[in-house]
Amino acid sequence: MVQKSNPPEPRLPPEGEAPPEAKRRGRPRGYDPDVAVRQATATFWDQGYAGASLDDLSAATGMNRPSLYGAFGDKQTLFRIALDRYMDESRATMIQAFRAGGTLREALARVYQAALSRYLSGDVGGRGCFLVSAGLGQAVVDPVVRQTVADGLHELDRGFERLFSRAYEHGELPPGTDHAALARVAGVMVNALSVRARAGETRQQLEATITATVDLICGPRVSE
Amino acid sequence: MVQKSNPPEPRLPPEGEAPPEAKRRGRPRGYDPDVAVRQATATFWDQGYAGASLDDLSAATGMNRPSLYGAFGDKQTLFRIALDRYMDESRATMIQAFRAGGTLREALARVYQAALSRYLSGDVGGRGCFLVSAGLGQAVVDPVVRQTVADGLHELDRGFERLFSRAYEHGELPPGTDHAALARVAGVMVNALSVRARAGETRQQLEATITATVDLICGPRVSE
DNA sequence: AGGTTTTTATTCGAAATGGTACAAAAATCA
DNA sequence: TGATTTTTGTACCATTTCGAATAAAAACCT
Repeated sequence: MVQKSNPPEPRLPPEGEAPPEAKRRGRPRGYDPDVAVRQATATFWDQGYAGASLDDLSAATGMNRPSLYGAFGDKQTLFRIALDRYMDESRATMIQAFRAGGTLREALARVYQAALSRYLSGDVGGRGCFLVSAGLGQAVVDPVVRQTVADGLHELDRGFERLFSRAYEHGELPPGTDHAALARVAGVMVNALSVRARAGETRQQLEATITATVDLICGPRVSE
Repeated sequence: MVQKSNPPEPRLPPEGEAPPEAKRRGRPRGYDPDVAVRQATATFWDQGYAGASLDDLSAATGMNRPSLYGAFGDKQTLFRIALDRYMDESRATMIQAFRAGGTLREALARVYQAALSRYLSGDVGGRGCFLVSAGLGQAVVDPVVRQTVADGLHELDRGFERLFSRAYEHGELPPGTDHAALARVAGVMVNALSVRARAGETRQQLEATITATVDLICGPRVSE
């Protein structure tokens, strides 16, 4: 019987989480799966799914195509892995920014700055948010990606909702304020930063936009 | 000497602007260049530059590949044409929305609604803004596209600047308001709508976001 | 050392892709 | 009608692309 040969199960962490230095059996890998995914992610990030050929990915990771396939499965699977990993990283830093306390103004600025420095990373200029720059393109074609991206945005929105809800309860917003509406505006603004970063705006411009947004939401900073 | 055979000059309007029914010489075209570009635009819009194959474009326009090439030049040229045409159309409706008068609140709502209905058009669900959804991907690779997209965003920003500047002068904003900062926030919010539309949010959700934004900028609507 | 296991490197192949050559088709002009 | 002009349709070509088959390489185990 002819096997249909589905994309192999990617098995990223050979075991555990920390350095699994437990003597692996065969020939040792010539690459670090973690950095390889990171490099593949960068390639997709810059060039998009369709724009990134397997040769591009191969060059970026230093792995040849059979190794790529063996390690991560086909291109679609690799993209999903890249997306998941991006989300994990992004979630981690965002949660930190949300939770670090301080005034609403401080928290907002922290969150925007965290997003921005991610969006401006990379050596081809601003890349924006992976979800937006690469994810939304592939979402049209891959339902898994579509769902993951939607979840990611929703998660972000929830973060802002909680932030504004707490701020409201702590009296940081005038009584009667529609804090849910404020949270929505604050949340989508992150996506706007992604677009503008990708469009080549400078950090200065983007930070001015952040300041303007924060001032609009929290009221302009009063000096002394 | 071997000719390098550059992409042919696309000659869209055979002459004039209105129906150029001036008896063309050879076999008549089997397509309308204007709707063909529109269909090609839709394909790029949904699938991006790299994701749209010439076969896709051929199917969408009903033209076979040689006709496509003869009429518009190579794929890159066709994309630039699609981008230019999108900008022209978009500019036209946006200028209308900006100029139609009324209060700042009304003008803002009109502009956002105009953008939104464009972003939600199409049969694959929300497509967002062509500049953002397709343009920014190709901008990495094609400097002409990069410049055009940057110009488009800048033009949008200018529209908001003028709107807010006028509103300020007419006393629609509290004295001392940093109307330039407000204009920047209002402008990038259009891009946020594009992202969220593409991510599959419903018209209701997006309109709620618009309302929240307008209320934040103009102050909540006072009933009677 | 010999066997086992896993990864790497070379190579291949089928399909898709962007682009083109060329003749047939469909109109006008003389 | 026949010549001319322009567009269309078929077929073709070179390259790229994704994926896989296969054997060599590099480690461990006994």
